[in-house]
Amino acid sequence: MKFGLVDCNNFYVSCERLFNPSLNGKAVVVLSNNDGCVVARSNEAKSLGIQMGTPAFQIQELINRHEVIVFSSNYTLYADLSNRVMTLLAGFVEEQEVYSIDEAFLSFAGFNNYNLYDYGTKIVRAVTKGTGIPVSLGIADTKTLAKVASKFAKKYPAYNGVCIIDTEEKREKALRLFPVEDVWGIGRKHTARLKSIGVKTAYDFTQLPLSWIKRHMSVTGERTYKELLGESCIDIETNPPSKKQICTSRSFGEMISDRDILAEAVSSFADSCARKLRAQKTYAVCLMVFIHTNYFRKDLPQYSRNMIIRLPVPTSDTREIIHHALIALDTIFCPGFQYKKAGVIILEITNKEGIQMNLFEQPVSDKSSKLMQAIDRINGKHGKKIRLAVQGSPDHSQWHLKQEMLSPQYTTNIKDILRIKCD
DNA sequence: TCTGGGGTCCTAGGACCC
DNA sequence: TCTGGGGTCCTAGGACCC
Repeated sequence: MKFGLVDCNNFYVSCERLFNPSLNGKAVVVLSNNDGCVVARSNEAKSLGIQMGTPAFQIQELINRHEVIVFSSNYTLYADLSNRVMTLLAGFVEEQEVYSIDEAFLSFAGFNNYNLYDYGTKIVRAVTKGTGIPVSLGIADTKTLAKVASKFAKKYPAYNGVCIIDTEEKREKALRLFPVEDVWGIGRKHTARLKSIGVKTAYDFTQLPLSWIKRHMSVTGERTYKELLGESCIDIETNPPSKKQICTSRSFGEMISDRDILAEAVSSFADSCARKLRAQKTYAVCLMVFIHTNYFRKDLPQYSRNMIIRLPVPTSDTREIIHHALIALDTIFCPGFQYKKAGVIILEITNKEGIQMNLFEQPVSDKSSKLMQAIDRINGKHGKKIRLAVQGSPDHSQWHLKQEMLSPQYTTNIKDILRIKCD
């Protein structure tokens, strides 16, 4: 049985181009939150030598000289287009794993009598035509090899977007051409160690003795090793298990000293965590709030603290979670520092069955869950209109992200949809 | 001036138990 | 001189992913 990996090409840039065709053929990059680092590049931007993850200010000169077009991240737009891609893909296979916003694994179990190259070509054409987002497809005996194949499909136009590794010869040839640092599961640390012993390609890696892998890279490294050799060790996860941890945190557009503004941010993060809990029908058992100053500013006094609170009763009620998050904040807040980042993390999560009745507190009340359902319904339909007063106004808050080059919410905001039509 | 956010899994070592 | 041993659970930290 074979696995497929579908990867959207330069996904965020492709999303921006979809609604602004004048960007085609030009160097375009998309920045992370707060316009910090480069997280997506068009091919033209890659050719200029712009690396993934580079801080934007470090390449300002390059951007100016080559008139690179820069966007802030527009996650609402990207998530919407991602859903369209995933929905189309689901029509082609029985089993699909949405692996990230721009990648999905497909299972080709039961496709023994198919010409997978033809079928793969059909998938790639349908998605590209149906959504406007170009994609590449890699097919092989394991997930790790499918990832390798997809990189070849993307890199060499002759493949027409589909690359299949289905013989020993092709597997070995592909691995000899594949840099070890690009292998799925081998990160920076292991790359450094591997390079130090002369391992450059994925093929070199597969020639190491298994004992070396076990000693230095644990069972995850062993899985990667076997998968590259063609033995499938990582299965498709069709319905991903619910999250074991939920986190919302942000760096601020500008540093914050004021407790009340920090409280607005922390309340909003807590609200976001509560929403995510309800979306997977779970309850928070225990949460953490953290705040810290700007680590990069060696010239300023530094402060960093967190606090963990066990909730009296597991809950997904926004009001409860905000209440306890603010208690934590007031315990750790120390005046006189300039804070750069804060966050709320739900560390322990339970489902309805897991809620232990507490002798002295009421368990999740019907009233609370009905209210939350109503709020989620309204916010789902009309954008996040309902919030607690302590979260402050969404329009003029000091803690919001810096997004100086944001594109319009083309697909989700009616005003922007009308604007496209008028243009 | 300016350096992302949200996750997962694995391991080593300490605490604790009988 | 001698100062158990084995099992389990928890946590912090490290590695990885997109």
